[in-house]
Amino acid sequence: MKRVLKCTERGEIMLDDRKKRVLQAIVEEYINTAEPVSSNALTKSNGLNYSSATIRNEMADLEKKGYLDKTHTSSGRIPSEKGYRYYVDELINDNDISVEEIKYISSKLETKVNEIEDLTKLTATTISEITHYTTVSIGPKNDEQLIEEIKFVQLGTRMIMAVILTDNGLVKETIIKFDEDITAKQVETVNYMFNQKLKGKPLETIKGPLEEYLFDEMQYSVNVIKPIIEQIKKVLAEDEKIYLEGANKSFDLPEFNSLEVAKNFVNVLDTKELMEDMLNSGFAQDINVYIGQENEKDELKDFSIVTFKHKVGNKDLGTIGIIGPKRMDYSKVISVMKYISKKLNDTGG
Amino acid sequence: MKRVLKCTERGEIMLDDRKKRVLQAIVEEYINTAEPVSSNALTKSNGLNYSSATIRNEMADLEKKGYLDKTHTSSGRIPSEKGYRYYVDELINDNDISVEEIKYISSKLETKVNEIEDLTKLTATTISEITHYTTVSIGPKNDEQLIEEIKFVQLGTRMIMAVILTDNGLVKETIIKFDEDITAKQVETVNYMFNQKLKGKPLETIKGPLEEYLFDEMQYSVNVIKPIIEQIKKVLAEDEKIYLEGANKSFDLPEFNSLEVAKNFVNVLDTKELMEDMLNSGFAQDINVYIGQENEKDELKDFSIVTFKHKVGNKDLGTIGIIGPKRMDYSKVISVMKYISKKLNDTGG
DNA sequence: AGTTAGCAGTCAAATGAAAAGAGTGCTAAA
DNA sequence: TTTAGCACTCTTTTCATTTGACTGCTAACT
Repeated sequence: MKRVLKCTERGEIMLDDRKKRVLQAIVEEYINTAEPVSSNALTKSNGLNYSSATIRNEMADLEKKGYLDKTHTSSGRIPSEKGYRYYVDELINDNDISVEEIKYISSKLETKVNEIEDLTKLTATTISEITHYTTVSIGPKNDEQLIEEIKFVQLGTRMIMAVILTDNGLVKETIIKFDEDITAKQVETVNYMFNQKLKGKPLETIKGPLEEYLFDEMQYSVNVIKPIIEQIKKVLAEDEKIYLEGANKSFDLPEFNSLEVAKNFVNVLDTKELMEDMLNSGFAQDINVYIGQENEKDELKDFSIVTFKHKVGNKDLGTIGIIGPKRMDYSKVISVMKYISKKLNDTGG
Repeated sequence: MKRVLKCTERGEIMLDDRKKRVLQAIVEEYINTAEPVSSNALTKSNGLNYSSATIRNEMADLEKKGYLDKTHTSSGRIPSEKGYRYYVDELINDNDISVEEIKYISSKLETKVNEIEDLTKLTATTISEITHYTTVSIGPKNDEQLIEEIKFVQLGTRMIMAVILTDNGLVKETIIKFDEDITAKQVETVNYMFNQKLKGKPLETIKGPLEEYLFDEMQYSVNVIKPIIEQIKKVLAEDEKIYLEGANKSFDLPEFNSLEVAKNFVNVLDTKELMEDMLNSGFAQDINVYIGQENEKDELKDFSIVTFKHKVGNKDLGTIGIIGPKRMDYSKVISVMKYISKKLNDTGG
């Protein structure tokens, strides 16, 4: 994944204070209205007590420096991607969250859930409800987890269920069907065998050549072991389930009046591969922001994505991504994520 | 759900043979091109060797009878909903399936799956791939099923997993967490107890007042039984998962160039309630067609929906729905569904 | 030096008139 | 019963014009 550098890391010339205020005002105004911002519109706003001509000069400067764009010669300004990046890195208010929102988040997070994935889903739903953006979420990456226990349960005469429990509480189960009857004795042997060999090992061990671990037993009862290994491998290799929340919300945004954008959006959400890439990017921080062309995939060039590694302590509980227009309310999104992250770690999940 | 009557059941005046051919040609041409069909366009087509003027007269008649519409005074004709209905009931070719398609379906259905829901999902995917429409699918309704076995498996010290197996092979599992340690003895007791009381009962028994069945034991160890009952009830009461396939395919159709339609479509797919209604309608036949306003919900008035009760023998395996424009290729859709249905029942699933 | 008023210049979006094109309905003849 | 022919209707496209919102620049002001 492309490493996104902070402005300061890129050695940008610092903007003076008034320029910062102008840039911030333009970004925020544009986030609110989705219309190019004119010099006149800014004269009234937050503490910018200058005439439109002065603002115009500042805007011309900011444009020359690459922070602003024009849609045509005589239009107002819109933030460039560099402008958004500067805003996110330097000007953002990461405590942009109201008392009502805090209450709402608290009440949602009090819901009792029994499985990790449900917690991630619940968090994603909450974020979507508060920010009104579309969220996607995925469970924890299973490669890093350790196998705590494997249980085999006989169901009927020709079916067993394998349940794998990992150290961070993930439970994975799958069903294995056989062509002949299975005895309780066989299930017990299998149970013993797998736990003996695999307990404490990382989950990805199973993806590798298990024969090393189970060679002797393979010989012993190949027609029982083989289907089990195959099925477990298959389940672990399977794509993670991706949960989507609030896809329709995006369609109320003005940028989705462009059919091309709308189509692109549906396409992205419908392409698992893209979603996975999106969620698996950004290992550096817990919250990562990708603006427009900062996204690796061309299909995402019109969107901004904020990913949020959902963890309690050091336990990875999954990743949540927000996808929206570049004109996303970064302050709100990041504030909500930070608050939830803090909340989860305070209460211990 | 609204009962959709066949034309003949409604006592329609029969159309003479040439009118049928004209109507069929118009419907099929419109399904292909999405453009209003002119009298001229039909003169060349399948066996209609009449001048455009003759066709025009027939078209005027069909319009007067309500089978055709015009978009404006001097436009070609498009089928009305009544026209589509007549086509579906009387003119359809339900063997509109090529050798390649048969091969493709066969190869897909040979994939080994271990769970019912996976088979339904696989079938839905296959249908979507062949017809290029969006499909939604849902697992079997669980109320009618009988409990074959309930297993409780201890995971760690404070967690057990309950696995419910039903007579038609559905497996439902859920995790229960406790605030105190659980002993193997307790799990065994619970196992015995639940099976004793619930084996052979319909699954919906669990949704009712279980206390009747388990009263004595409730007293015996309320802090073990209660969370179990609560969690199992919760899982069974949960909405069924709905799987969506090929949402992006619809966006290539010309009717989705209208933002209103596109938005409506995303809205429908994003609203679980609507999807469930859609899939749970139509108990009369295995294949049900709802055209435009025949759909109960207003949101679906611009779409046609074909639902397909997926079963082997009498076992309900779930329902698959196709959602597309009213100008849907009904022949292809219904042919594919019929073929798959036959195939599944021949091979026994 | 920094700020502001004023005005010319630019471009998108809205408006409107005109022409082109596709199809129908009707009539009269075959 | 079928068909050729023509007038009529309505959409779509095109082009020119107007309107209005901004900016950039210059010159004056603090």
